[in-house]
Amino acid sequence: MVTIADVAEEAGVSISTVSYVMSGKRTISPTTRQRVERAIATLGFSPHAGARSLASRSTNVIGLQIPLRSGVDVHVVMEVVTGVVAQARTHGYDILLLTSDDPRGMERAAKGSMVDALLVMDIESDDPRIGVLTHLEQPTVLIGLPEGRRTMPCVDFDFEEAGWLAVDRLLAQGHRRLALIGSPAEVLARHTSYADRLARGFLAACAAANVVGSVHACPSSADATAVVDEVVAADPSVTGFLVHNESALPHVFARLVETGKHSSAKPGIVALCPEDVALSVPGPVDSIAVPAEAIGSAAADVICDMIAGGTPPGVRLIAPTLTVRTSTDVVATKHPSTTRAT
Amino acid sequence: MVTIADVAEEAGVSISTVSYVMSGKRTISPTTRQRVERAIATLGFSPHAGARSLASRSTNVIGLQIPLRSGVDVHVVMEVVTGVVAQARTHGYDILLLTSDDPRGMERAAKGSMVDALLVMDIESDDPRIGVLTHLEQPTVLIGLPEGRRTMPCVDFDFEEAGWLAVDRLLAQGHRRLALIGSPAEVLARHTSYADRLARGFLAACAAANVVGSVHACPSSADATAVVDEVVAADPSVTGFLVHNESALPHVFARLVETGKHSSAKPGIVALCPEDVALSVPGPVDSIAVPAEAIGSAAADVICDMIAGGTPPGVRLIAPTLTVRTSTDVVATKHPSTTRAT
DNA sequence: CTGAAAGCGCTAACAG
DNA sequence: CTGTTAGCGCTTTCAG
Repeated sequence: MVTIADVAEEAGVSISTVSYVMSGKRTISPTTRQRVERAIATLGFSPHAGARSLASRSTNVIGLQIPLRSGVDVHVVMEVVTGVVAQARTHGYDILLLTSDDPRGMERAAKGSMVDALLVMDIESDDPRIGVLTHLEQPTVLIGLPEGRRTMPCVDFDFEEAGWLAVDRLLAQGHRRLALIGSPAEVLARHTSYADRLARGFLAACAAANVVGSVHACPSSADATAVVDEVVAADPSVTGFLVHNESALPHVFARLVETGKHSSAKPGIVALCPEDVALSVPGPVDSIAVPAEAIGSAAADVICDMIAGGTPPGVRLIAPTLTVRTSTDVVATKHPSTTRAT
Repeated sequence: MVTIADVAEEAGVSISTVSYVMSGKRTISPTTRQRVERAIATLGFSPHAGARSLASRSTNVIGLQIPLRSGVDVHVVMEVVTGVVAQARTHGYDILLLTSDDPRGMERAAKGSMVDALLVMDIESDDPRIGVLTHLEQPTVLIGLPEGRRTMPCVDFDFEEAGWLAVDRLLAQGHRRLALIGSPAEVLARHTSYADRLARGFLAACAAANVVGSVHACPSSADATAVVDEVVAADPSVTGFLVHNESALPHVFARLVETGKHSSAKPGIVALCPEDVALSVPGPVDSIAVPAEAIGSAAADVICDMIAGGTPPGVRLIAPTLTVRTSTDVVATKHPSTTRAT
């Protein structure tokens, strides 16, 4: 292995000079800089990460806890991860993968000084992990939005506002009885933050408009068809559907087309999912995009800023946008009314 | 931060004793062991990973490169990752996430001694990364199977055999003209290892049985329907379909049901995908499971063994299993004939 | 503008 | 069975 001492010798300078060339923390004469850089290149030197973290007390690694639970939308998770990894790299950070299967993992990584900070996905409304995280030295950012006191920064999509926006659209289409076909029962049962907030926005918007709205768990499988049938059977006058379940969407879509509840001429669906998922359905659907990759990169930005000593930024929610489709072409996009406070 | 010296003092022993209690590398009297363990617990000590890696020249971290490219089946990726992470943890390893977006990442991680080994997914038949990997000090395992010389261990599902097995099944159902509805064009174009091998097995089996088989790229979207129509238009006598595209599967399924090419009574499809994907289709399909999680844990086992100094195990392919379904109940499973050599 | 040297926290000889 | 100590490779004072 080639060390900084080898480089120093090759360049005919001291070890500290090599170090300062790399960090840029003091001014170096152009000549020595060049010699050092050449030496680094010819020897193919890369500093030892462990030695560096020992001396500098920072690792340039961020721990990311991802959900590996049943019921999560795997596309969304992957896109968030993509956003986090890519953006963290632009700040010079790597990602240590931690999972919800291993709840102690974050503590391990933090207390072992493996990471400079933690990013936690799949937050529940009253998440037990938050207590643990508060006692760690490393800054933490949540991807999600728990209830109650916000003891740490949160980044997420504004699911609550998305609920309002979807209801707006369905009302504008003339629907007066609405149903939210949502996440699988297990996701709702553990009060996953996004599911709770979407339902809250949806129901509040329905109440505000004085229309009936109901919320239904939906499995991520072909059984989604049965859920649609049950909802319709229970109240045949339901005509407007907000669908928030990536795997169920094609089945719900198919069933609603079959039963004449959705068509190009008479759209009865607003889908809440990543853009590519909405486009993969065999026909046009209005949709509110879950900007999963953007959430990931925003979270990475926030946490890198905190590592750099920035002030914790509180809550940051990305606003939803509605995309209206009649054919596969986009007809219009609509942002939430700016008159209502977030 | 609490260090090993604090623990030693608290326990009234030397630093090295604490170290040896943790590593178990020499015998410790029960009494001192207890005192040390108590001290560790009361102080909440975790050894500093960087210091450890500096002194021991090992990190207990494995680098995992995952594909973030268009066209990959996101369920499969997630399941492989799940398997790798879970199994690596049982061996005491954490995972550093590297992505195909950052091709130099593996080299960075390796040369910076951030990882003890590398695991590489999404291998292409003639993969340019292999050259780089060969020159690294850390052991590497491929999840996939490149063509040509095997310069490093490979773990994968036996996609080639899966092609044979699918053809067996379709032939047994009486089909004589077969089509493989495969990965998106970009995946085929870059000669992703699994796609190449599946096509090879499929075509070889067709040739061996003297039946016509054709291979078709298929987008992961509703446009999959059009692909089915084109295949049928080009040769209306095609009746047996092997579908290897998780996102396209529901659409292909729907279209083949509509056109009467698939039903419970007359199955025309074999799906190659994770079990849960096959089950999410609205009706029974015969399927060959892609055991993605098992691939991940097998790969983790192999690489942990190599880190521990084990002999590189060459190629390890997991055999396919066919599951026949008529209702949602499983009717039978079939393994490949053991008479044919792998 | 550059060097020398003191650690960072841990492991693993070496020495009892 | 346990303690002492020399590094591991780097960052960062302190001293020129």
